Amino acid sequence: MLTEPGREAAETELDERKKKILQAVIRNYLETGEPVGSRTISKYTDLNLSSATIRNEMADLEEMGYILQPHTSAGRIPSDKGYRLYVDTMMEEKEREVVEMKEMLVERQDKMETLLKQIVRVLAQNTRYATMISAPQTKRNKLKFIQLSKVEANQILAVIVIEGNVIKNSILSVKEELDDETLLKLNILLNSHLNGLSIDEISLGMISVMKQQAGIHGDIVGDVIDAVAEGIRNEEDLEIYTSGTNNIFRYPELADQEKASELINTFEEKQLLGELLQDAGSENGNTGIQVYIGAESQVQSMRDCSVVTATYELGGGMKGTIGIVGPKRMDYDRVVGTLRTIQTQLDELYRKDDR
Amino acid sequence: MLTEPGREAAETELDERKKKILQAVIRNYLETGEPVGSRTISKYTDLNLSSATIRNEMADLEEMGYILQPHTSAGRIPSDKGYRLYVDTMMEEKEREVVEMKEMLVERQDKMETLLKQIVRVLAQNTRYATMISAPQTKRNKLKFIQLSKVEANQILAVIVIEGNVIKNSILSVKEELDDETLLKLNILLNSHLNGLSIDEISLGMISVMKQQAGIHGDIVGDVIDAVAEGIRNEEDLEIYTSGTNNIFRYPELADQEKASELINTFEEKQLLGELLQDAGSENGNTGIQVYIGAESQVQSMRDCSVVTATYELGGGMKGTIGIVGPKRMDYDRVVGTLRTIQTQLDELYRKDDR
DNA sequence: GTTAGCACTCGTTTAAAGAGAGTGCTAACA
DNA sequence: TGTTAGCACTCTCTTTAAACGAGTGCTAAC
Repeated sequence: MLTEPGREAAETELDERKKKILQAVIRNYLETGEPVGSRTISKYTDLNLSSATIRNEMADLEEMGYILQPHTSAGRIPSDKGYRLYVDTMMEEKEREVVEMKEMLVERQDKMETLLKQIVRVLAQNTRYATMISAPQTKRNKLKFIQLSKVEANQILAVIVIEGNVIKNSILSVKEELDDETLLKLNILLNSHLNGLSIDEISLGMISVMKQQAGIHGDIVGDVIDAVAEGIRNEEDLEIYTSGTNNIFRYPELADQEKASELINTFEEKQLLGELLQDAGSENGNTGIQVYIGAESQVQSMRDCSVVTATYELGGGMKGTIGIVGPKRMDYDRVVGTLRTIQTQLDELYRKDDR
Repeated sequence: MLTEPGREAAETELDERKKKILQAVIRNYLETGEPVGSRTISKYTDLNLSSATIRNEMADLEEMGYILQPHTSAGRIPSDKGYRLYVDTMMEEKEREVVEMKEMLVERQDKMETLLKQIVRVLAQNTRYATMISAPQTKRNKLKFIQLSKVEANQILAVIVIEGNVIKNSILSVKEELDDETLLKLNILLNSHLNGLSIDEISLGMISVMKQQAGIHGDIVGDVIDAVAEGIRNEEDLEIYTSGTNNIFRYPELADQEKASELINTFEEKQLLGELLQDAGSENGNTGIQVYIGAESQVQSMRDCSVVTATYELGGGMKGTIGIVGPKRMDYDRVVGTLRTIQTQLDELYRKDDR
């Protein structure tokens, strides 16, 4: 193939007309999922150009890597690079209503868990993609408060309250029955030493001092500290909720057995989702919304998917991430708009009711 | 078609040879998933009969409804009735090792949740079917113990312990700060009135008496009671964990898009699984193991599946149900054996460590 | 009662033909 | 010089037909 010097295809910038054509190709492909041909574009746009002209332009766009042909003599589909340009510069966020969402969020939510489950659920129904959400987390979990109480003759209930009012319970067995006074003393001992500390700040030395002070009840102190450590650690590993996994069957390009099986496994295992969401949470652009196209997300099973994530904040540094997984030809405009709406609503929810 | 009087096909009981042939058909079909022909059976069994004879017998079995032909001139596959007979009278439980299971269960399990998640997981890996488990439940949840403590100036932590040492937490906001003495009084008031009662036994009259006694803090009493009610109610609706959903793709008869999508949805929603497991728990034969073939399970999306359930007991009337979902040609012998093993192991686990 | 043999059925595989959508290129045009 | 009409060509998808093969039911012989 000859390459003339200075020909258009070698330019790095796209001129206005090419942009319009690329946009038309992408828009059309998002809708139909079929490769789009020159004739379609010729009618679809307001450029008033014949299909032949469009063909020339499309050949250029292909050479530049923005679109590609599944096979000779088929229409064009966007490449990852094309999607990327679209998402970065051409997308027009559609303000989404998410009517149901508003209603649902208004309902009294005592449990964070229920709230999160509702969010992913409504989101999946609304967008018709697979959705996931990670529970909000503080960066450093500090112990706020410990309370021991007697449940039965030889059983002690340890309630552990962590920064952000996260509560963990643990039941400890003790050999000899403790009277109320001893329990009170232990409570004071534990709280005076441990409150306000993170897991890294509790030193072995500190523990042995406490055990000494507790005398014959030293082993209980040990058990409680174990429980604290476990409670905090559990809180530190991500809790993730998913919904609408079976939406992937709506999109033929994801629905074949092998891909579907892998994807569903990823959603069930949640392990990889956690990493994905966590990465997204830390990359976190200025708006808190990130788009990963194809291989950009690092998750093998999602190489044919796009993932849109949004970090949300619930005040006090409590941050979580929402993710939407769909085909590459996902309706980015709508998804980003919807996520933005939810960000705002969660923000309002927190302000109104900062329990 | 002529029907001669007294011909074999009209008999209600299967003679020994027919039984053997039916069993061979089923066994073979369980393995291969392909319709099985007369020639295969002729070689497979020790009957030393020619394919022609087998053909005659198979025609009889078909007329009696134990097997059927997907189409003329194909081999035979078992009908639901055939499976049923097999499960009821011909199955030979295979004692299964479940080696991994034993190791995993030995690990220290503080949280019921973790234990259950591990069980379904190992079970799914072992059987290569989709699995589910419902958390153990007591029939009547009684309140054992309430503890209020101050977390912050205007926040009270209510810890609610239910029979079976299930613990619920709730954070309540209060308008005015409470001193330690008031808190102690409230604790005594609540515990003396409510301990040992189930949700139905807490009457409106009782509540108003308590509110009166609490004086200006009556509204806190109300809040606590709400929290108690919610805690118990939450405990009463089934928690269900699933694993290995994507195993359904291993079986072509379940893997087509429509069926797979429905099944996956059922597993994600968990609603229907709950009903299924609950029904199974109450039907509960003498061994605690139930087999539902095809439409027997009432769940629409599982009409092409079989479900094997096992109830397990963790002492103190704490009962839960495990379920395994696979194709109708599931390896019943192995599945039932595996479930039996797990029943036993859970039983031992409880005896050893009745925390 | 059992079995060999054979015609017949029906799903599956393979091959070929045809249709259709879309392209690239050439030549003409404004 | 950019745009456009026209046309041959390519490649997938669908349709049609033919060949294949596993398995049956039936008949007649043992």
